[in-house]
Amino acid sequence: MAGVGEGIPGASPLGVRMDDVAARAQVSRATVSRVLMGTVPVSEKTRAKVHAALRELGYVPNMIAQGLAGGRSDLVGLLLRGPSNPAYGLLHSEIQIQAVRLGLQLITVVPAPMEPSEAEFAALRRLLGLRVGGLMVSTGVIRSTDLEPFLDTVPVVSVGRIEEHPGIYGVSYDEDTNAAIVADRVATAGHRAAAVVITGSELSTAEHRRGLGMAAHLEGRGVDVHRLEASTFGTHTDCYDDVVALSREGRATAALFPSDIRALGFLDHADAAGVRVPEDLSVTGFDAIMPGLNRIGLASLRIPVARVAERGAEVMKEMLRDRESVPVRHERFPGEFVPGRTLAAPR
Amino acid sequence: MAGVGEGIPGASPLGVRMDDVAARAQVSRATVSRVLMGTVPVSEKTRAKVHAALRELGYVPNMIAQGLAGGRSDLVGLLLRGPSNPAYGLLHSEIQIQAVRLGLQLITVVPAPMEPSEAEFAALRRLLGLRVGGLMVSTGVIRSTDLEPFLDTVPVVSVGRIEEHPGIYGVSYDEDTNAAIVADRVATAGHRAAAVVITGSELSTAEHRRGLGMAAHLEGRGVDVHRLEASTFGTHTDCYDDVVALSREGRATAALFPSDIRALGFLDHADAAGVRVPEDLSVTGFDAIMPGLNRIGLASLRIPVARVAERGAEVMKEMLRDRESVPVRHERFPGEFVPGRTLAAPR
DNA sequence: CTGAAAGCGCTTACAG
DNA sequence: CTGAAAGCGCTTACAG
Repeated sequence: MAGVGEGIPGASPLGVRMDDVAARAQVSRATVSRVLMGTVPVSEKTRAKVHAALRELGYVPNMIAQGLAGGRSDLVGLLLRGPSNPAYGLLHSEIQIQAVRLGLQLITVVPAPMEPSEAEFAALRRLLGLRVGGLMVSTGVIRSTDLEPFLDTVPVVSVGRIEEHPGIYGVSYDEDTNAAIVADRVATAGHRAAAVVITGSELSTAEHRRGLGMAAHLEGRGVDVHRLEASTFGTHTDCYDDVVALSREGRATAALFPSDIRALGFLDHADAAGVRVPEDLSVTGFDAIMPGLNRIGLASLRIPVARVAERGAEVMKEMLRDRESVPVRHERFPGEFVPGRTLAAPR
Repeated sequence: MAGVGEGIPGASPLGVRMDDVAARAQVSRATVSRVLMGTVPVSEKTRAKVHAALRELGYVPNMIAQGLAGGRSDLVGLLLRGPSNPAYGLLHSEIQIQAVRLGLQLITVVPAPMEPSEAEFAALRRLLGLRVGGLMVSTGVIRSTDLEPFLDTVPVVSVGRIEEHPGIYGVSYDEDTNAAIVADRVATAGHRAAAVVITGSELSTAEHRRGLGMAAHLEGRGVDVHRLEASTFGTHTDCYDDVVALSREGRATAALFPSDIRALGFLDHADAAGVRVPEDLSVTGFDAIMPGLNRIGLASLRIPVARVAERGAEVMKEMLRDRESVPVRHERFPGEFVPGRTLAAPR
């Protein structure tokens, strides 16, 4: 009655094989396959019979068998990073949206958040084991050299992560320019001494680079910079105390964080410690993708998530069509500064 | 030199088959398979030879072939909903984390955000086509009846969505209790007339239910309720104007939104319209999972995302081990109220 | 403990 | 336009 799976009472559609469909339609298995593939002309009459059988049995093609027989799947594997930063969640979503728009069949794998590079490698093998037709990598920690052995078999594009490998197409944020933009704003606001939080590169290459970039650029503008190493991923308090101390000692009038999450955590910490923002200390974040940021008033740098996701999916699609026609490049998209009341002139 | 793929110069590890490994180790293919599976005892000496060959050739097992031959994969399919609401992004992440912790191999598919139920059904077929060993459904829109034909073949647990189907295990938020909690707070604060935004059920069953629940509960406490239908998903302005109007006319002193996203959008709208929160109008949200919410001061209801994700993964794991031992239940976890300055007594 | 062989459910030349 | 048959890369009884 339901319109699905009514052909074989009690049997799940998942148990129906192509042979069952063929028998029902009174044609050969090859013909059913051809109707499904749509690559070879099939007579109208036959096709109708097959479609009827398909519907009656509620047939769900076994993609596993299709993949084995067909040699290669049209699935695109997407290797994502963990959930620590909302910016990745958004990128993830955007990539999915763009992929669907372009007709790519996406299969996603997210490594465990702990033991980063280990888990990512395992996730990579899982995807490769599925013999995906293409691979999009959007996680910051895995080494490009881990991808190397697979480059001549499967097209790889890394999205939203800093890619420097000459054999891997990269579409990402222009972290250097972005860092420079933030640094310029801070310097222009009149700050002459600033604390810059630099995330360890093993935790996030993007954040690491942002930190380095902001520090270097500030110094280029003659600002006195204190670099603070952030060891744990996500929110944490260790270097928050250092920032507070620098502020109290008058050795920093601004604190630059490599992500909004870290900056938000600090704002709470500052409240508790009695440090006023921006009167005592200006604060900037990075990412600017979370809803409600405007209400918090955090000055930040908005990364072009949608643009990067879109371009990444486009490149993947092109490579799938004709690998050779796509020379490897490293594209970088700059973001835009988002003003906020947490950044003001030093008093 | 690299330690990977050095065995066959120029050949990708993805081109290496089990037969290649067997030849190199001078054993049969069956033996290599046994070493890999680890289910049958293999002599220490043989195992060593196989492992050496495995490493030298950089062999990556073809999971497609494994799946076909083995009959069933140990992959668990996760069907997610689109990105419109950050609460789902977090749930998604948490499920992944818990799944990894329990040793489940997760494969995720996200339907296109447009044409909801259609896209979700396609995504479902993609997962089923992969013949996953289990299915976790975390998207609000797909009909349980669409899942029905597959229930006796593959265990299904729906996570974070309202599940009422007697054949599908459900682990979700206790939306009714949560709605009651929010309504109680609003009523207790002294409000006697409130606007409740109710999302269309075709957009989000969860939000729909929250809205209905809040409205009913308020009325139960004698509050005069104005129900406003929200038609588009995510942020939108149509019913915002209605809320503003109700406030100005003195017909509502509080507005209850079924998600923080909607509430945040309204706060901006209220600012622009000159409606003061909470002086003119109290506002509440729902979800309370985004970072920085405390700084915004939005009163909301925190849903127990981690707990639901954990429990969902646990149930899946149990069902995978022994389907029969797990009687279908519908578990619901209540959340907790998060106070904020947007909720105050009516003036 | 190990090997030869059948079979998983498809696709795709190869013949008609 | 259609069918019979080989083969995709594995796992797993079935015999030793």
